Amino acid sequence: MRYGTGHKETTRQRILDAASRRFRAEGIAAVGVAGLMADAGLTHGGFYAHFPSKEDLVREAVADALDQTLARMTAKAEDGGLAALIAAYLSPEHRDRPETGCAIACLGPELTRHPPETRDRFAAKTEAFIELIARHLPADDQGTGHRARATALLGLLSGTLQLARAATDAEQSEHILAAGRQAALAIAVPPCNPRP
Amino acid sequence: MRYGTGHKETTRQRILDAASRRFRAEGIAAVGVAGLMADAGLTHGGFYAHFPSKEDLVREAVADALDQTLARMTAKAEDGGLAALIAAYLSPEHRDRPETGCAIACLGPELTRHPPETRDRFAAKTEAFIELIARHLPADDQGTGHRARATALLGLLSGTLQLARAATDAEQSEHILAAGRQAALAIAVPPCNPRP
DNA sequence: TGTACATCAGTGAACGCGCGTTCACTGATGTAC
DNA sequence: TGTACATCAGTGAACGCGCGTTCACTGATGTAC
Repeated sequence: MRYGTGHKETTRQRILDAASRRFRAEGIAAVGVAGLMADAGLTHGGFYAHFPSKEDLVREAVADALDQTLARMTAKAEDGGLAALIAAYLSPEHRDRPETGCAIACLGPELTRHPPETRDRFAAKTEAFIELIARHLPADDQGTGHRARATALLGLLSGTLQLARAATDAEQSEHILAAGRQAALAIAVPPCNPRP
Repeated sequence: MRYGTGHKETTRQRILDAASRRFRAEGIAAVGVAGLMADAGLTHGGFYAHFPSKEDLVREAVADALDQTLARMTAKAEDGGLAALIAAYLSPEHRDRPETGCAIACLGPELTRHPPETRDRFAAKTEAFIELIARHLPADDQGTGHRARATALLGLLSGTLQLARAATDAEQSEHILAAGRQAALAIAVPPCNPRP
């Protein structure tokens, strides 16, 4: 059958959305092309009309996922500063919804084992996240320390979210999130020089 | 053929060591039972004389890996305090050798998607790591803040190591490690109250 | 001491299954005449 | 306006392959007599 203008683009986006969610929820290796196409209401053979390979889909889906997270976190920071970004990132809601959450925390280690093109794309988005944080850090010292604090902050956020997800005790998981928020706020303001 | 006393135990350990290394280097899903047995110099059929299933091996191998890391980090901390532990964890050597490094950073997100028994075992070892850090935190405040700082420190260490491994630019990767070390030291000492 | 037998770690073929990828085909629609 | 044809998103069978797991078998050694 022949379809109207924009139909193919819509289908492509449907595949991409399914991939973006399921990769984050289940890991890349655990999600197959056939299952993904079934999610999009299609059969597996049609996949290669949209993407040259699964690895190409991985690149696109991860970039899309991180763009969504970057947009959400940018909004939070613009509304309530870094404190709001931190509260959102280390919230129970984010912990409980990996499929719509930060891909760095869900897929970072797995993506490190992927081919260079995929890694480069992922590294660039991680860079963008660090820059977003740096942009909202109080301007108290020179540029260098600024960037370092932003980098450590992202490491703390992502690492702590993973620990909170790994915990099998609910109360313990809450304590991990709270500990991360507290330490993140301490990094966000310059040491021994609280915000005015 | 029949083998001497301890032979089976030796073989089991050989399988476990191969699994512990390769899971960390390649991810659990990417490593097959047959390949692991070949690494240990055996054929795949014999695997089930040693472990009831691949999932049982995962549990044992991850626990072994973390015990090794805990032992190494305990030694560092006893020698040079938390500063030595931080320097070792966020060192280029640790970054470049995931196969002998911390399993939390290599496999945390993947293990979160494993069955409850595996998750519980992993969570218990993570707990032990937090306790190790807490034990070496300067005793300046009450117990609660202590534990929270140790938790955040582990999140920062693991998350930052992942970012350093994900970076595809060597210089950028060094900056990430340095940023993590600096922020970790700041968490290790109480805010606005430097160590005497 | 010499022979017959039991043990059991390890072998390798086979099981059903899902993977990523290829490809000849379908058939409703848009376009050309 | 009516007919013939080209387009191309999507179909579904098939490819070789590796997965985790099972199982009848092997054969060197320890043990019993």
